[in-house]
Amino acid sequence: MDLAVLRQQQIELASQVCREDRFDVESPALIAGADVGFEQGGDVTRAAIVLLKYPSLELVEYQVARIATTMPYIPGFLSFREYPALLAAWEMLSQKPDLLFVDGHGISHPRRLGVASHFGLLVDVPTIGVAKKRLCGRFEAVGDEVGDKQLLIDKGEPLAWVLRSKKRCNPLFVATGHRVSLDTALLWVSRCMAGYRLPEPTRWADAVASGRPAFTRWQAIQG
DNA sequence: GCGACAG
DNA sequence: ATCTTGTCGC
Repeated sequence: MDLAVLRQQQIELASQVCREDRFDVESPALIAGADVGFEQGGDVTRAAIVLLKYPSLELVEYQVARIATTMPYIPGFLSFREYPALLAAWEMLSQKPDLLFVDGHGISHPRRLGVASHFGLLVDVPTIGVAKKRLCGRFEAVGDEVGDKQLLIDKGEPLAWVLRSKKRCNPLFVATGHRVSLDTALLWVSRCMAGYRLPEPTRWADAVASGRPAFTRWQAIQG
């Protein structure tokens, strides 16, 4: 693992990321959420991808892939740690989504290639980055009301919307992943909110990846 | 040199 | 991210 090499690779890939809307989402549509977790002290990487119907936002499919972890966590290089498991889960899907929400940053990254952008480029799918913490850039204080937002700016470049998705909760960082503009990313995240801090695709992916009670209950009710 | 640092 | 109980606030 040579960080200088990976860094150069990021710069090359970032130049291929599409920041415009290059996708068509009919209604009804299929929206996916992806999240990654770790087991056994980090030796095993577990990726979950869920498919939700839009606009009902009901869960219609989920896949989980478990593979050996290949890289440590290094801020700025998260995608190299997570994409192999994400690819495995992606290939298990019976149908591909029109749009994918990835847990982590999109272009709001020091070299403009967060995991959402990197993975979107790899499988050529429209992606949106939904992160819970800032990685780079600055932003003004966000208002307290749901829907209040501020632009995240790094080196003069607007890279993400910092969104108050729920009252009294820390804001979310919503950015272009690949083939989705910044404003359209915010629009779709808003459309997929159901009263929680995280949009439904991300929330379900997290529930599945971490075996949360919400998912366990859903499993028991299903066939 | 010092602080910051997705998951 | 993950390991974990109680606890504060709506």
